[in-house]
Amino acid sequence: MKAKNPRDLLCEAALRIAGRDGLLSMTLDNVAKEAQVSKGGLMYHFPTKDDLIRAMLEYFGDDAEQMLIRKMAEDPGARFRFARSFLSSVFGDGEEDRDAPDHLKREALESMMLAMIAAVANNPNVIEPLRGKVAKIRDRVLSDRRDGMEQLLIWLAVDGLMLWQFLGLIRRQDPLFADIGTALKKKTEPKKKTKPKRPSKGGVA
Amino acid sequence: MKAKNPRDLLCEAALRIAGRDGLLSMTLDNVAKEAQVSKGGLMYHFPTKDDLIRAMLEYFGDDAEQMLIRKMAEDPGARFRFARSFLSSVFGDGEEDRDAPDHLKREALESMMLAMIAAVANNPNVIEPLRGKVAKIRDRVLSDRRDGMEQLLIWLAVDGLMLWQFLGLIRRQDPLFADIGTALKKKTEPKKKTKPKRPSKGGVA
DNA sequence: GAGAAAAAACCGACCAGTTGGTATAGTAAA
DNA sequence: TTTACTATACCAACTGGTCGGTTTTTTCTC
Repeated sequence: MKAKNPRDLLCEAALRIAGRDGLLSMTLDNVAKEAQVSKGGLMYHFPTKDDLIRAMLEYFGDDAEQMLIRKMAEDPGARFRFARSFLSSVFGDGEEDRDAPDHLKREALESMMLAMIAAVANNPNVIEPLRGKVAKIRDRVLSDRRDGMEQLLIWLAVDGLMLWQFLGLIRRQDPLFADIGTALKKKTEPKKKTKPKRPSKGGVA
Repeated sequence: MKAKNPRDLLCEAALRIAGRDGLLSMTLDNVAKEAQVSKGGLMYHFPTKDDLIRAMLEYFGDDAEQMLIRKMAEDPGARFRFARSFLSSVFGDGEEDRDAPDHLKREALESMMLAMIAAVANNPNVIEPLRGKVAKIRDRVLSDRRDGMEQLLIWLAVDGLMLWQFLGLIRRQDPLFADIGTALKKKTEPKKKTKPKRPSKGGVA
């Protein structure tokens, strides 16, 4: 359903190793082994390690981007749309896809972050193309005079959370993880004093 | 002025390499060379690479911790003291040490972050001791019922910024870097308007 | 459709250089 | 004598990468 062609499989294997065994274990031999492919097979698809990493960046980057684009398209709100969509793609929607498996995978951003760290660790130059891309999104977010900076701060906080996760300072299943998501989401809600926590109260539905 | 004993010199050399040449270049040979020490000398102080990394974590961790403690002691305020001190140690105090060199080094947190990333990259287990330490600080911050979560979010945003810096998505000298600092600091100020432009809009919260 | 040819996909032994780490002989000072 | 190194040689394991060969799939021909 998600990935079948060997390139994607290789990218996923590489990321799995990086996350599980540490970035230094993300060697060509290990990646090939993890993907159950011979080293020659790997090298056929990616002549150099940089090529592998570039492919990872693209693969997981597109994943995260697609996710964000979809969320933004779904969002009917006007203000804080970026931040809300961003948060929704990381923490889920709280109700709807609480049990939905992961064709909408919440780890998309997490994966891309790890891919980027792995990339920089191997070769700082390889993310160059991504830099411009991120800068563009960032500028568009900031172009919103009202909430631009506030949304950027939310973005940064999430990225900080991703860093914590990478460092093992927090795990997705920790209650705090969800609490942080809730707190951030609250910032994207229309300015109200009342907390619309539980709508299941009145007869209105 | 700051460090004289060879262990500290070695730690600094290792970090310098990690930052300048990438994590993969942080090899024992390179570190020894950078510190102008023979490899034997390095191995005398740190029998294994993990020992080196543990020392780095301790060295830069203590650095950042000291910095934070001092800032907090200096801060007369009551609310948001942690976040304010934290921000001040990263972005400076805006006026005072704008030209002060760096015996108060603003890169302290940055350095520790890099050390932690390097540590995890080499061996995910090596940060274990730090985990507890961070958790303790985090819990103390969160124990503040009023502003705990808000301060944690500020912390996370700064860490996100550090990650961006590591990834080359932003540089310290970029105007945006300072802007983010300013925006975050504003959140730690005593209750005023979030937006100084619109004077009134009803209740505040 | 059968079968040959060609191209694409893949294997795994091999290579030169590097890695973390060891060993050892010597030196300078406290 | 102990501590704190320098300098160098060395090691097995591993690194990214090459290469000749094999299998599988597609394409072409009849």
